[in-house]
Amino acid sequence: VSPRHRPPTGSASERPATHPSGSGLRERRKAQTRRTIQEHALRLFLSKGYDATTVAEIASAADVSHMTFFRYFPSKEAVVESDDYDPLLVGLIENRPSEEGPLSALRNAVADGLSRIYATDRDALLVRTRLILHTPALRARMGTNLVATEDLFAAALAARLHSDVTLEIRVIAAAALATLTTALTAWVDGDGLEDLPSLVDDAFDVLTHLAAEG
Amino acid sequence: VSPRHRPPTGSASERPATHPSGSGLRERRKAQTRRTIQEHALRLFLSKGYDATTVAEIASAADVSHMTFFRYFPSKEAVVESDDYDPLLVGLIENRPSEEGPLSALRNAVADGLSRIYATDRDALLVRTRLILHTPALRARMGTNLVATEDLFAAALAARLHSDVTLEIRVIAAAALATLTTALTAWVDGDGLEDLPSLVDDAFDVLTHLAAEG
Amino acid sequence: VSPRHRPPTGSASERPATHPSGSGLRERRKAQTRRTIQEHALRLFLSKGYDATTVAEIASAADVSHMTFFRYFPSKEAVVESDDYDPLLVGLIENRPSEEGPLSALRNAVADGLSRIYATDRDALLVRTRLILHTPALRARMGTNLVATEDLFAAALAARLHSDVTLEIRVIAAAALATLTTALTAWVDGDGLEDLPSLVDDAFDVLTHLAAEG
Amino acid sequence: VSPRHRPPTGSASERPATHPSGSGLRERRKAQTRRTIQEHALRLFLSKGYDATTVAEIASAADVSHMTFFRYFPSKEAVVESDDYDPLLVGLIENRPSEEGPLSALRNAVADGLSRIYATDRDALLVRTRLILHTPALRARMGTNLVATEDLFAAALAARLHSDVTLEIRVIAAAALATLTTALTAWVDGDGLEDLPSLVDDAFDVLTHLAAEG
DNA sequence: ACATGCGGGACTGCCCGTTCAT
DNA sequence: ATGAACGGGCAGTCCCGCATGT
Repeated sequence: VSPRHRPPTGSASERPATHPSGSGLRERRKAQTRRTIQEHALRLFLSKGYDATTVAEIASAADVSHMTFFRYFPSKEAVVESDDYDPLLVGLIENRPSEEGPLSALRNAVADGLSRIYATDRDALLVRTRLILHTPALRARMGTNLVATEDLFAAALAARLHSDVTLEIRVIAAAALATLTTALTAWVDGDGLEDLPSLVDDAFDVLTHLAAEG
Repeated sequence: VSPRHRPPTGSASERPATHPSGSGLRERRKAQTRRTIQEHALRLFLSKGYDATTVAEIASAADVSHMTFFRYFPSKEAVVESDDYDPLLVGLIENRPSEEGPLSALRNAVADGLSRIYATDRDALLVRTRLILHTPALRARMGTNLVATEDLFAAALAARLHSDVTLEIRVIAAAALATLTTALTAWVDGDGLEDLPSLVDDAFDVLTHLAAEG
Repeated sequence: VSPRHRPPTGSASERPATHPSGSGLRERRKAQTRRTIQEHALRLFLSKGYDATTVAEIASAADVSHMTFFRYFPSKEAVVESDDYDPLLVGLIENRPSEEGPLSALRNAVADGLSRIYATDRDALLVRTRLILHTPALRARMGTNLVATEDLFAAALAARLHSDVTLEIRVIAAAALATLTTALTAWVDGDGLEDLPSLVDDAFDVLTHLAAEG
Repeated sequence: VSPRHRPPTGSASERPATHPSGSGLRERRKAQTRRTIQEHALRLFLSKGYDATTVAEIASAADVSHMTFFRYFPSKEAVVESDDYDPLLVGLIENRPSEEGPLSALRNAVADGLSRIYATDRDALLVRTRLILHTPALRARMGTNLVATEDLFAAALAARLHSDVTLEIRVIAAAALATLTTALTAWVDGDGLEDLPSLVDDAFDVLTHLAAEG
């Protein structure tokens, strides 16, 4: 969650409007390079540890120059943190039926988005989350990233309600994100043996029943 | 919230067994020194900025040696992060009447603890929170500290229920802490003009009514 | 011992379902490529030294691209460390007759596996072990790899006993692996002139008679 | 286990023979400085993580210069690895009654030495061991350090037997050290809640009964 | 007075991240 | 878009001037 760097897809003005995103040969090559770099990086982090792996090694493994690495990722940390989940989730939140309350919309959007991610990127998600939780340098940045994601969620909820970002909306976004993070933490603590969507579902059950339980 | 450093309370052998912790002259002097250092540090941070203030300046302002500073705080960051709120809150959580549910216990303990803190340390709390939120080096450490506090809250709730730390307990602790943090952030963003206990109360109202709002 | 990288066996969709793993033409070609790269790498390491040999040289000697090298090995170190002995040994341990005690099963599995390896890969094993013991960058990684192998051994023993991984099982696995490593070290120190299976046998004799010797 | 750096106590030849080690004011001050540096370093490693802590911070916390740090410890890693246990244990091994077999002598010496260490340095030992096992940079060096300790143990056993260092002696030393390491690992995995001497005792019980269990 | 440890500043080498020229 | 060169930070080293215990 929370990518802070738009990869070189060409700025919106250059991209011919006739082609949907990801069609051009160049774009596909770039996405491929990006994936290649990330895969090699995660494999090396897993094998040697995050700090012990240098950017030069990653670049050499992915057969690109030191510089090209930084063209695709603004920092070494970003290669672990980077995903495209935030815009996906924001889109899902905004497209939820308008009769759903804020928390239901958030929960359903997260469940929906996560099931897609889980189906295709399960292993990468596990490795990345484990690294983020176990590496001091990354865990430190997590706080900042979560705040950014929280702001996005709050803004998406406010848009649904045609409202400003109130304290109420911020609390809902913060609580939901804390719930999601708790489920993710439990998942990696169990070495990924449990089913993440179920954990997330259980966690949100707790949240939605808070009033009753008191 | 979340001190990670036990100040020099004197080893068990020095402490007179007849007096409960905190009574002896030595202990009071040490607590006084600690407070003095922290006050001077916050004053200097406020006037010169965090990064521009060196440990040597703080020590000389508090009229102690560089070494004594580090006997009370493990690092320059700790002087801002360190407070005794965690044990206070944990104690309040555990002493809530046993018929209260986990969230009610947490909310009431936080409201109670915060009203005490607010009455005596309002200005220091505002300065410290503002520094933590606005100083990169401190904001980075915030994530780790929040996780530690969350674990303490979860453990306190588990103790109340004579239970292990389950996913449910962790979700409640995480959501409550996220709620508290949201209120604190709103308070600082409003420059401390609003009433913090009211903000916290409003925020917890949102959390406890989540099921209804959906 | 202890490969940490699954070579490209082809994704599930490419592999013809009719053939068990290892039979298809593609798989055989890939295993062949992998072996070719490793052989050229070891030859170059032996003649020029590990550090003085670059990945580019290995790739060009094996007549593959730089990128292909990293598709088969995650790093330059892995080309020395990587072998398929761990799964072989784990399989042998689990298939030992169930009346054998843990240490006997381990010892017999190791003796069996090693005699096969020794018959076909003796020279490569000698070169690789010598490199690992004499190259600082590789010796450093040895510790981590041994821990991983130890965990696999312990898990295999636990599976045989339908038990959890207890302290007892871990001690047996650790002691057996230390014994094996000692024999390997003695073998390399004697420049491979002595017979490795005999050394291993002698070493395990010492281990199994520890109670008597006191 | 396994210190590699003698702090500046003055070499044995320079030190006036009339004074027992540690008598002069200078020596005591140096030992004190060394302890101070180590304590601050461990506290900072615990609070911020090993890699995120710089030598400059440690030095500043201990109120010494960057340079003085390196006078006392040859590297940042050494401040975690360094202890005086190896000579202690070697001495205990050599002074065991000569009728004890090699393994009994090793086991009793380790149990004896460990109980002393445990009584006075339990917390530091826990922190240091945890750091070594959980920090890639330190875990990597562990292998090398263990080999060095193993050689010392083997040499001490050989001296007791007025023998050369044979394969048998090396196997015994390696197995005993693997056993000790397994107990230490189990100890930190349990967060230090169990009793280390008991764990070590249990682990050696397994080792001495290997022949019977087979 | 002498020896020795300590601090300051500068230097190497490695690594992250950026800029510039092509 | 790539390569080469650069700035900044950190680990680790060296030399020299200074203070302190013996």
